[in-house]
Amino acid sequence: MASPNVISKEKIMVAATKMAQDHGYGGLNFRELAEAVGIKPASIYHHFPSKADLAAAIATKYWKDCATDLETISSALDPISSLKKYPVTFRRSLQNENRICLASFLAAERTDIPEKVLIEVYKFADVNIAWLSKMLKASGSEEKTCEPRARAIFAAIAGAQMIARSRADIDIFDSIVADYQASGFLPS
Amino acid sequence: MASPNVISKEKIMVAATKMAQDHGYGGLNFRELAEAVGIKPASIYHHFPSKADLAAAIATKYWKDCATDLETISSALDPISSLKKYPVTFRRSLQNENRICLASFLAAERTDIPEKVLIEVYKFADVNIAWLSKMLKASGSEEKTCEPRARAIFAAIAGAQMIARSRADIDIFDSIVADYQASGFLPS
DNA sequence: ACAAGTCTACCTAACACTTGGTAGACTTAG
DNA sequence: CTAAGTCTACCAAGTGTTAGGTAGACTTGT
Repeated sequence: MASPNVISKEKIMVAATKMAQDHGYGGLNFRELAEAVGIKPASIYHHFPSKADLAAAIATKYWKDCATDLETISSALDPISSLKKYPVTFRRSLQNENRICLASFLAAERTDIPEKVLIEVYKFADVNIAWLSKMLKASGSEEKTCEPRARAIFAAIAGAQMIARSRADIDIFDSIVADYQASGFLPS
Repeated sequence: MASPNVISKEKIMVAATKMAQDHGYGGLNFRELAEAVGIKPASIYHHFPSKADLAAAIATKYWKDCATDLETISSALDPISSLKKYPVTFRRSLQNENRICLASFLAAERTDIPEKVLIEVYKFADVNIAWLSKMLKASGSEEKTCEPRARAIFAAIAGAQMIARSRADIDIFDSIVADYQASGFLPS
């Protein structure tokens, strides 16, 4: 049996993730995607049975990669330092050609996205909130307040990323995060 | 001169605003819009020269209505009470069939939206931040911190709205806002 | 007063184009 | 040879938009 070519499949996923972070599910189209990868649109169907499946696949990889990143942070640093570093994961998307996280597009497109994609993008939020909650608890917060606070931090950082992206200005993200810290909402 | 029928034009704008808040600029299409209004797609061109112009028109009305709402609040209440009431304006969109503010879609679709629409949606953010800044200053905050804090509050509330919408659960919005208040980030 | 002209508001029908998706043939490496 | 991987060549459905026409209400000159 011929060894499967994993290169194209991966190239498709990388390019599709970028496109989805820049234009959303609706803006993700096979012609531009194929061009970015260097193949013809029809060839994508050899690797993914449908657009929905492709999107679900990149969404899955997305939250799994995120989980790994967060684990890397919290296994190297104490809880408070980890929390301080949390905004960096969102900052990276902006640095990477002003893109935003898939979860933000979810809010915008939720009524127009296939369910199997929606489910995977939910998990991104779940992973983030669970990690934040764990860090808060480990840093001595009252157990009851951890999950609500985690959700609030997630919302606030996602909002900051959104506003910064809308102006294509990463300084706005930094400024907002700095204010969250100055107000004591985030540890500084 | 025959008196212009302002009813259809207004019906188009109301329906288009709802559609844009639910599906974004890309998801706003003339067939569904015309059906919602009760006319044929081509007839929309009698009132608006293009989709971009229609979108710009509703975006303009959007930030002007918002400015009026905020003025109503701050002229009836003291600055601190006004700030406390601020989240309500965002809550209304969620109550209205889980829609979000146009500015949030802007972040998602910014690279795919006509410039004339983009400009108008920017003004929505400007109006909000200017009002928040004014309230903060009037309530005794240091002048230098007002605008950064105003932007942070705007981002945080928009983020809360986004996360709540993604789950179609208005309780999440309330919970996040409550946490912003509990942490002292928002006045309570 | 009344016909001629003008304007509003909408229609039907088609336009050029883009979308996701399919069928089947070709190429190439093991 | 065989299967993976890619191709060419389509298609049906949907997009914003345009052209040209119609019914009826208003305005105007005589």
